[in-house]
Amino acid sequence: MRQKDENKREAIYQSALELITTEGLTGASMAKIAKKAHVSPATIYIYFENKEDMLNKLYLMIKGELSDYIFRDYHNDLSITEGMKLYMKSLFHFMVSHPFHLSFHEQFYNSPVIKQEVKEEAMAGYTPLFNLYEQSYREGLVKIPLLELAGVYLTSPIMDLAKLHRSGAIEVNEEVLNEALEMSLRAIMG
Amino acid sequence: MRQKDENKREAIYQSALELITTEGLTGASMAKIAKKAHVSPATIYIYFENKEDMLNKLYLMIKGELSDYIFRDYHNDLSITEGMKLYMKSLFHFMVSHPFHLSFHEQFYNSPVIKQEVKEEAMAGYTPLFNLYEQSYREGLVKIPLLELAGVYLTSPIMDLAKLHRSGAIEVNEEVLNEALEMSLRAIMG
Amino acid sequence: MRQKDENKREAIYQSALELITTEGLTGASMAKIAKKAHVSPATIYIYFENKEDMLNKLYLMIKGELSDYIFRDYHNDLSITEGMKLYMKSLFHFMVSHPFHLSFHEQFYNSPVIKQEVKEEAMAGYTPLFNLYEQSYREGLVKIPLLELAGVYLTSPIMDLAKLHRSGAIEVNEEVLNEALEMSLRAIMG
Amino acid sequence: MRQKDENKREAIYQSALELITTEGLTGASMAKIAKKAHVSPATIYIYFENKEDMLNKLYLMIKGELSDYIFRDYHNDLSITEGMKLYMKSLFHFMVSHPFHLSFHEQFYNSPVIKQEVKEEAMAGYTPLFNLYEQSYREGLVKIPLLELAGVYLTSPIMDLAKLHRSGAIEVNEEVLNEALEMSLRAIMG
DNA sequence: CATGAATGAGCCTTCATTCAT
DNA sequence: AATGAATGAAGGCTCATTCAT
Repeated sequence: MRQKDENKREAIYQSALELITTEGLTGASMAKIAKKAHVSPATIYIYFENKEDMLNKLYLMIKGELSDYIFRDYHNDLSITEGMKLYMKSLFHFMVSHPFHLSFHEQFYNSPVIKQEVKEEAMAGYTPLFNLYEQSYREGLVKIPLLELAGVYLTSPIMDLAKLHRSGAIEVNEEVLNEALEMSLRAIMG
Repeated sequence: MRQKDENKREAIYQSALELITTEGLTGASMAKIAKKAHVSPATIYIYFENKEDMLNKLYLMIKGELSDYIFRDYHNDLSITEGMKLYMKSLFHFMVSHPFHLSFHEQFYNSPVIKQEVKEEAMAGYTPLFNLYEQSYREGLVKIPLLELAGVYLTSPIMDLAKLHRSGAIEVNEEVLNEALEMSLRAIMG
Repeated sequence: MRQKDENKREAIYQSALELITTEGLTGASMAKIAKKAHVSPATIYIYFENKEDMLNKLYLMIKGELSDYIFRDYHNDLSITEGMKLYMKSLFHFMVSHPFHLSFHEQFYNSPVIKQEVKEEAMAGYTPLFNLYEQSYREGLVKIPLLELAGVYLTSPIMDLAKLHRSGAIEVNEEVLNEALEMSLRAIMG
Repeated sequence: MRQKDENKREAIYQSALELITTEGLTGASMAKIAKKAHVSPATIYIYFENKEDMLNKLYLMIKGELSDYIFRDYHNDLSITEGMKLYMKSLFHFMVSHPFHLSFHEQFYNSPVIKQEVKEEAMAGYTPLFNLYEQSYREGLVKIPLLELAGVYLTSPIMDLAKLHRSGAIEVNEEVLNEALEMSLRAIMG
């Protein structure tokens, strides 16, 4: 018996990702994904239960790639300031250098297609950062007690800047990005 | 000759809005929208050219309602601080009290379905605020020269807080909201 | 009470005729016909019972115009040879100078849309010619007893030549036409 | 993997053919054709690109069956007289014994649905006859130099006689048919 | 495991026709 | 008489999924 071919799974992921970002969810039919991946439609159902399952797993994979990227240079000796800056910088550079991931993220972050539990599972990768933040709050280094509120100011503006950069509306160079980092830090640290 | 019935147009808008937010764009078929609006599918095509046209006009209407709401209490004597606070507060309360609009906005803000020109048309409602900001920058009252960057810190966190509130992840009461307003002001005003 | 406006009926006929010939029966919807005639779809139903009725009456009108044209120069002193030549020449020139009528005729001559009784009614205009032929047969001037068989050789080749001429496949000038007339006469008169 | 089932393709052809002849092009919807062929509408699109493609291929198939039939008994030793008679007789008998083909032919011979290139491709089957005719003209055996003109007198009257026979307007028995053959030969050979 | 064939349900849109003014 | 609004049915076609090899 042959084994499941990870190249095929990967080709399906990649084809789905590209089609969704170029043609939107509506234009990404299973038939088109299959054709782009040089695979039969039926083959997709060997690797995934159905379309919803495929999209959720794709979401998880992309979120995993993102957290891998962010934690590449992370280590436990980072100060809270360094940690937050590293997070924001990595998030921005990842999104700018992975336009498909950015598009996918914006289409699915609020989509009813992605199940709640999957979103939560994707959050698990960020535990070290959460721990660092809460430790820092107890030490009085940051001003905002509510983790989620701080998280919003670390994430939302960065994502939106990446989108603005991609669309060409403004050029977010290192200078602008650094200004944004300072703004977020100001917001959170007082 | 019968007159066009504006109640019908309104019913179509409302049905589309609700279906999109509950079932996503994919699930909001013209047939379902028609049925929910107690109207024939063919009738939709009297009011709109096609589905894309309907969605764009719906987008425009919703954006209009939002800017109407935001500028309800706006007047030209507001200070920049007051102006920014009013904008953020109105944005938050509108979104929290109009859950369909919030869902619609998050599904379409980055969707390729909405045409660029329509997005730009929707921005036109905010000119007074833009002018106030740029005037304030020239007077040294705000720190960030880039209007778009300031706009990001005024908008993105508020939208995301509204989503977090709706989802139940955190309860964004007046206290939390006020804290967020201060965070944004700190970010922008230094 | 207003009277039915013959200009409107005429405009409807003309629009239907043109649409059918340019876009085929499938493309000639009542809505398109109405728009082209600068009339409401509902107005068409004042002048005609339904689409089928309209098409049948259009068929009758066109056939009438054709027989009017053919019998313009007809008179009772014509010899059988002259009569047949006049018929064929008129048929050819009418079709070549009325391309819409030609197209319409070829689409509807064998269509199940046109009712049998209507086709028969349209034949009534040709009685003088039929009488002349049968009289001539009794006098031994023509060889073929079967009127329908003679009719076929007078009509089918001429219609097909008109189509070939219109399509540009061959140029049917007076010389070629005259040769065709002789061929038909040879066939019929021996 | 399943193989394409040629019985299905054949069933689709047959159903389309019958529906078109009984209900006309307008009445022959893809859904009706599918149902008559005991096949899903989607299946038709496995065998054909779209409706237009299906009709063109059906046209080609029918024209092929016709030329196969006509050239069944054809051989290179036939005289021009024999060749023309064989052609006309075969054409007539094929049409009379294949009423669906006759109906289809008359509806599509002049239809804009059939593409020019397809019509030309269908003509290719008759080359031997064309060659024979032109050879005979050079030998002085036939009087008409224009191949298309001769072709018209060999084809149009026969087709129309088949239609008259089918409709019951006249009974075209062997005697009548033979008379027609003589008429066409007289027309062409002088 | 892998496939192309096959499918019923559903897609968006337009149809011929009628309604209400 | 004339109209634009309104409609249920149907149009061609594609969908996510399963079948049979």
